[in-house]
Amino acid sequence: MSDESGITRGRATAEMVAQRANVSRVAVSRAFNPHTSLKPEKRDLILRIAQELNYTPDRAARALVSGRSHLVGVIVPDVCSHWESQEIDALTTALQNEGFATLLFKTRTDYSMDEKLLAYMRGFNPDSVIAFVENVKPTTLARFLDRAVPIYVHYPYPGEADDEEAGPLHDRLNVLQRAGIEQAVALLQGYGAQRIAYVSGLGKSRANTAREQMLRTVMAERGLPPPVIAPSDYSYDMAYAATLDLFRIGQGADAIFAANDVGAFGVLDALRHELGLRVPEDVKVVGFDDIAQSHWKSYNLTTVKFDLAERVRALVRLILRRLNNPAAPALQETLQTRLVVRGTVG
Amino acid sequence: MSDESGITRGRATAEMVAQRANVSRVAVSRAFNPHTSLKPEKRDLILRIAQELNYTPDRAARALVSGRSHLVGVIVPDVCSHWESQEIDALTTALQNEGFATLLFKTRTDYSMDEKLLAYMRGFNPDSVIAFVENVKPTTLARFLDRAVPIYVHYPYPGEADDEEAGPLHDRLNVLQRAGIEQAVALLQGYGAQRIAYVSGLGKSRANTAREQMLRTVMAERGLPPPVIAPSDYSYDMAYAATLDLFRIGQGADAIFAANDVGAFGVLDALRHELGLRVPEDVKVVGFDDIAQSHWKSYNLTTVKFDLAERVRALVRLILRRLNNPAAPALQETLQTRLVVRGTVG
DNA sequence: ACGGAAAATGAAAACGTGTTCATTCTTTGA
DNA sequence: TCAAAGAATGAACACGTTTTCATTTTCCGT
Repeated sequence: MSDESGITRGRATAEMVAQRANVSRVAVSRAFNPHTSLKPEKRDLILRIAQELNYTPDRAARALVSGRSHLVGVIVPDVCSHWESQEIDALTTALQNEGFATLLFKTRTDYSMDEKLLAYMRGFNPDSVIAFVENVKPTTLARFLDRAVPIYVHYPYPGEADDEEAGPLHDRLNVLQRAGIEQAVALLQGYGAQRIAYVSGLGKSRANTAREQMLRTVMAERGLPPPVIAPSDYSYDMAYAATLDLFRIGQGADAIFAANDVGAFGVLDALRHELGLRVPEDVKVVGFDDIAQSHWKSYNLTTVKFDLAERVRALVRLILRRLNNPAAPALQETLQTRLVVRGTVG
Repeated sequence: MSDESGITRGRATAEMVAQRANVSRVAVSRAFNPHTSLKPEKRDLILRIAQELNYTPDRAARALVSGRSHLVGVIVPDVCSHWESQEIDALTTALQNEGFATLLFKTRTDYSMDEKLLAYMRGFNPDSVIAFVENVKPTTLARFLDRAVPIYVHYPYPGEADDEEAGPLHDRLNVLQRAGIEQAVALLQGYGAQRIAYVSGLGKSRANTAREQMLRTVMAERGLPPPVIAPSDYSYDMAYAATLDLFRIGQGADAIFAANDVGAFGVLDALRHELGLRVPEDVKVVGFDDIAQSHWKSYNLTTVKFDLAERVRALVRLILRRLNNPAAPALQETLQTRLVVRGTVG
């Protein structure tokens, strides 16, 4: 009752709202938490006054007592990689709709995990963590996260998805690459391709090795000779250089699989602008991801598509289900792939 | 002394560390805060035991009492826009080095500001906020941030930067576009370009209108007719369509300025793959930003460069200076632009 | 009108830390 | 050797919320 001027310096607190509404401070807390019993008209009054005073519950205080920070940590080596940035974008939107905020952390770009970063991140107390970093065992991650449960994006090797084993130990999203790769190889073979090269991603990355093995397996099944491996690291520049090597030092190829779309762009530019080859007449090219840039006219890339929206939905489902039931057995989601046919095979 | 097994469920607390080290809880707090008086050997002991117990101070609790969340909010319409993603990447790295974490929020893509989002974000108590959203008055932003001070990226209109006026009201980064645009126009004019078109960014955006006005001013100063405006929205697809309109419905042009690099890619692809024109022989093209993709062989774009690293350093400087002295008068930083010459003008 | 169940309410405790303040220990200078 | 200054220390408080628990009020069926 002391200060009638609406302007109070600093942030409004539940106490102020309570005082103004002639209710207890607890009632204010209840007004902001849906599943509590509070007379509707009282709740309305409180919410109205809260809006007047520009009050929102302090999430730090809330986190302290409820054990929920409503923060989701995202660890990523390169925010500006095309696929990553598109996934972060969709993920942030989806999480925001569920009342969570995205906490971004950058780690070394060699796809290894930094224990110092993990300890640092843990200080912020995320409810959950999504790691784009590969080759980090979930158990390592878990050691640094008390309440948070890490979510693992898993790329099964050929055959691995078939045997159910004892079930996974950690929540994970299984990305099944076989379908898309089979379609791509069938298409290439249909156009008469025989010598297929693979411009790889970063050698140590699980996504890459699983991709390469799956390609090798599928090609063997269809009676094709094993692919020539051109080592690269997912980047445009390395893929560009690897393609030059493949044709100038190596034996060349009549079709090239790139480990990701950006790499495929490098392959295309090297073929067309440096080697003077035509795509798809002389060499056919297939990418991985189907990022937004792949339909651009200069590339118009045929590629194995991961459905981004579907993937994000699956991740968010995993997070929410785990948070609702921390003691549940390991959860699992599955994501399929398929070929998107554009102009670089034909 | 009760539990000798190192495994205690849940998170370690300062109390546990204190007990194990035979010191008071306050000492533990001091061990983690550099500028407090604590016997060195005691500090070492505490830090060692903390590491053993995997202890880190809880930032939520710390924020509650110290008023510093060590969170920096970043509001962005599109994480996956090329420039934005590259800036977020660099910003996250720089902030991380200073002990801050990046809190990502996505707003509507029409570059307007959503009050509900602001209220939502405020709940997380960021120490500072960087808004990529344009056309939001800093005062509006400030109303929703108690402790946090918004940082405004400002694109002065022609002449505006010259008069010092009474100084700015809010912390801001001034991006001076004149130098780069002057170099670009001079180069185009040197190659004989007369009819210059501008494929715009999103009409309402301040960056875009300032860019357009600056181009108009510079061209007038050099005796060129005013540019033809082809309305677009920073996207590849719209720039592509706008270019087709320009040549099929409009009068065409012998040089095109695109409001950003991605737009310039759309322009290039439309010219080459749909209109059958050669670049730079028939039409010259200049972009804005100098994103990483601009040196790719398919585009090899001549463009006005904003120095990303410099820009991020300036932003971080602004944040830290403001946090160190909340009462300081409005701070200001300045960023220059310059032309990067590649293959689309010549 | 009555008893019992359900809903509504507020006081007090809890969350894990930084900060203030008074006290104790150590060092310094003459 | 002594006083004074400075460093080191811990008890108590503060931060803003949710949760627990006991109490009061309201509602319902008989």
